[in-house]
Amino acid sequence: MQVRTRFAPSPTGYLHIGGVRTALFSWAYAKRYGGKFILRIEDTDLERSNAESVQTILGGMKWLNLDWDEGPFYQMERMERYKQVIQQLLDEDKAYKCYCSKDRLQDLREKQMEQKIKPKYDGLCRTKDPKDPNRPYVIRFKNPQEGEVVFQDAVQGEIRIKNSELDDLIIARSDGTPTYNFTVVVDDMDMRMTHVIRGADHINNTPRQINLLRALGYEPPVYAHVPMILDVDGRKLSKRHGAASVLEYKDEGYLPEAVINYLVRLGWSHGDQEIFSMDEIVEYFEISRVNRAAASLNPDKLNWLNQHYMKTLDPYYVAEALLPHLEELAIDVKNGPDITKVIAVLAERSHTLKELAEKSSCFYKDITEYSDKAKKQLVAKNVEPLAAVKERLKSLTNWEKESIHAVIVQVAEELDMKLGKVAQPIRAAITGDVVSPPIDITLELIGQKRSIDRIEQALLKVM
RNA sequence: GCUCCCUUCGUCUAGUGGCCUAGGACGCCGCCCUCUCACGGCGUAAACAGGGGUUCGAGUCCCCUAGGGAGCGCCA
Repeated sequence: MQVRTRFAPSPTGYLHIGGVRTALFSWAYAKRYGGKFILRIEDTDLERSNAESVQTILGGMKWLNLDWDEGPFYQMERMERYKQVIQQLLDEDKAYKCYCSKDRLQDLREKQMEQKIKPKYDGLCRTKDPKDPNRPYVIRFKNPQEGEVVFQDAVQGEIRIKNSELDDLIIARSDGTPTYNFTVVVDDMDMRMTHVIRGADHINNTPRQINLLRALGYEPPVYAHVPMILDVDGRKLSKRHGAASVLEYKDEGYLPEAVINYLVRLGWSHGDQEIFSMDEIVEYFEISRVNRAAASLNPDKLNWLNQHYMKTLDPYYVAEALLPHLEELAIDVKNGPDITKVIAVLAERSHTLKELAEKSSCFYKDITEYSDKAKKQLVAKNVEPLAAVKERLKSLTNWEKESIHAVIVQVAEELDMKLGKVAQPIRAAITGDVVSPPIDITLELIGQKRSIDRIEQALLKVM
């Protein structure tokens, strides 16, 4: 039987990092076994669902290259089908109309809480005929009252819950629209899901979904509940502590490869391997190797991975991802060296594309101000080396880092200065700061005329 | 409150009864490299939540306690 997994977000906000990891695991599992990965939008909550969220979700998935084989299916388009199944359950006496008011339900809940018992619907309408059939009603599923539901969770192991813990859940609201636990069951059945991989927050829903599925004559799929992701402080993920929309990671300058690699190692491992390409994820992913415990986010590790990918991925590809960040800073790469050469020297000095873009500024834009540390280099005692280097650079006929390096070494020797003492003032002059890639490479990339102009500009400033 | 789930270095994890003197990675600290910053290399510190069992032997199995999380909606 072909493996079929799905990702079923509700479009009520951004696509958050926990959802992405769930999607990644589902995707990887399907690919691993040559199956299909289905995208389904659970938009039955009219109040909170919106089209913008749908776009955010699709955009996030595409950015991460989590391609789906079928869908996106929208639950709102399947209303007729849900109504049909609800009628079927009603006809088979597996569901019933419940006329209890929200007030009564509320009172019931409060009383049960007071008695320190788990709040549940008491089943009043399950047996009683309605006094007034014209009143609004919801439809409830007749959950079995005896026995227990046992299932083998692919990551959590055996889970068993007594039916006495469950109540008759509402499958249709008083306006006739179906509810989540019901639509999920119908969809997973109709879409022939073989593996339901989802967040651990759904564990408690699973037994009632299994009961529903069986009432419809289907055997449940394999369930795999992946642990939650916690924020840096080990607390529940919230909008406050970063980690909101995945697209925010894009905006912050993270490559999709890094985000995917980071996420796949959160709760899953393959021996001691840390770096995984998409292909390797597909090759090695095993749901049975997913951890049971929740994991906290570690931004340092994400940064490390991002740097790794900026360093190792094709520079032309990195350049493309870098472009928006350069534009953000009004940096035009036509005003300077080949951007891939700049990436080659700055990737290992940056954690994000945003940072890389900021550092590349001196290769494309004029120096308009100097950092405090740079100013300390641009002082009277450094006029001599600065001027000496400038003169020699002027007469250089081959502008390459080797010859540039030779010039600086020569000046240092002649002035009996350490190399660093000569390099730092130059660095300050040509970059406006005291930190940059090696001075010879930096000069080469900035270019002969521009470098000389900048040294002159700096000299004028000193004198 | 009730039900369910979880618990190895700061963090992500390896570990499936003897291979564990508990391994790797990020981070931290130190050393080397070095014109700055990095990268890279080498190295140090750093964990089995606690208590009972089972067993010749427990990080690994069972129980209890503690701590954490989730669910208990006419939300998904």
